[in-house]
Amino acid sequence: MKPYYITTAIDYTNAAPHIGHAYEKVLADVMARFQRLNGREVYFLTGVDQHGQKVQKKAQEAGKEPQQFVDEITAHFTALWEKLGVKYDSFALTTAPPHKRVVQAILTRLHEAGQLYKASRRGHYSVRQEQFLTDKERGEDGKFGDEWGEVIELEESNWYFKLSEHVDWLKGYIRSHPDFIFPAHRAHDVINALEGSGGIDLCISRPKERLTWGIPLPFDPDFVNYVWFDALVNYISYAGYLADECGNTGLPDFKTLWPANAHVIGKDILSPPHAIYWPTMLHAMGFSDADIPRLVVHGWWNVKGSKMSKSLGNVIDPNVLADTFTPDGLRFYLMKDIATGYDADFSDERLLMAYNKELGGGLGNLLNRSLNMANRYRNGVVKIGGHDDDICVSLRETVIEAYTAYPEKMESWAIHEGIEEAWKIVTAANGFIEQTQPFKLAKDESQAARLDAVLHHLAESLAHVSVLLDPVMPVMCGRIREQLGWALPDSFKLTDLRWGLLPDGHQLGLGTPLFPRVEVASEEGAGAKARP
RNA sequence: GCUCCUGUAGCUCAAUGGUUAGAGCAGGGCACUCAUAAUGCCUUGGUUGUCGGUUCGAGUCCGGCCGGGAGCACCA
Repeated sequence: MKPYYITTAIDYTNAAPHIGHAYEKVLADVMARFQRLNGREVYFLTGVDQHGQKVQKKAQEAGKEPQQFVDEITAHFTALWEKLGVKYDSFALTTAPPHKRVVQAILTRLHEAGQLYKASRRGHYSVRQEQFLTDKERGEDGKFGDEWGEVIELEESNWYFKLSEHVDWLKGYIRSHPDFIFPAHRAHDVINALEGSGGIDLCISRPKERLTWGIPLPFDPDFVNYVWFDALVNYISYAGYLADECGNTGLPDFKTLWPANAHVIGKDILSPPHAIYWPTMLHAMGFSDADIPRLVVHGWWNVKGSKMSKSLGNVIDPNVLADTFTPDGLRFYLMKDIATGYDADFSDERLLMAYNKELGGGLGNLLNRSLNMANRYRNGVVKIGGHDDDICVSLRETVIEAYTAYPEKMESWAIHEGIEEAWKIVTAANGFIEQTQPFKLAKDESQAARLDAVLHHLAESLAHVSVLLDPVMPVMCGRIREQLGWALPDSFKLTDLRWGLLPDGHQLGLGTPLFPRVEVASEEGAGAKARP
């Protein structure tokens, strides 16, 4: 089976990352880890988009060279991924020479194939903002607002990609490939956008007088390549496309890696860039239908019902949350409280609840009480096979049902349902303790065998939980296993899960609270700590 | 303006056209003591936005209205 190739959007390096960036990368990371755990080779690519007008402007304002400016912002991103445990195989930088060479090679090929042409168009241009304006920039009265300053009509030459030649193919492709976009309902919007269009091509250049911070067009030095074309190509340039021709080394073998199994993106960049520009670009480059990648479109985290935006001042900083609730605590919340593809509401209160009640009270406390009793009554030694009863059978069935249902849920991006499956074990095990009351069994010598069985069932159940939740909480699940005195065997796969991970006579470790309770001072929930 | 999605418990969401619309969390009560003031059991809570239609039967299908959201190709 070919490697599972997963990418994320590459983030625009004009500001520091917020919770939305973090969500997307964690989502992709969880899927990558799940696939690995499922025994599949994985190539996980993320990165940053460092080109573009905004970057050039911001760098100027900061009095810095663009490269220095983007390097600094990029460091914020990579530091956050390090902190959150986002473990990628490669990190795309659009200013990196190997990437630039591939972009130029593609442009050359398309140019030679007659897919690009130069044309002149008139438009409204804001002198102050140094950009062309579209009808969307018009106010209610149909005029351009004061924020644009002086607006003049200007004619400008640019290079265009003959996107319109591929639209009919794209419509057919989308209709005949319901898997192309997940969730499927978003394909409607794309088809709709295509229907309403009138053969407009894609502008892929900016004159050098206006924008220098970009990749020069190899066939016309007066222009640089503009944004989407350059950015989208990262998905193939970093996968080894045209590596030989461009003299790029150290990259994967493109033929075995492509197509991407998942381009994980936000709904804001589905149409037009990923659903229209990207497949038509690939098609123009000669990619077949079988080599069109799949799009996984996630929703947004709103804040109290409204969009997160700098102007509203409600931007959530993932760094602070990870400090308060641990990186894995944040990952857990981000994966559990949203259904992939849909929006969710970010809530300090729910995050606090997820951490304290579910992770602390549910999972952490289960581990702690189980280990405490095992150590107190049996010096942490697991003894198997001396006793069995219906209550034990029932717990075993829950575990088996959970790890049976789990892979399907995860495979179909229903991460929150995968977590739910694992959580059935946590809930059942806590109930199991109430039913069996090992602390009472310990007082009765005649119940010794039953106590052994109970303690064994708890430890074994926790070992399973530590595997199932590993993609979501890699650090904490590692700690669970440490406390259990158990490590994942080499090349352990999900399909290796079975009742009986812990051997007879296994020595458990000592328990320490995994998720120490987070106390909040005010009634504003976690806000007090999360946003000082 | 055009197109599409959506409206179910305080919150997040389930319910192939088929019993009395369910779960988790939050709220309330009780129990327990191994544990991180944890856990378990019980429980409150609904005119499924609204008006009509189709049907033996509608949360589900159709239409109107009201509310929420999204998309509509040089905008990253």
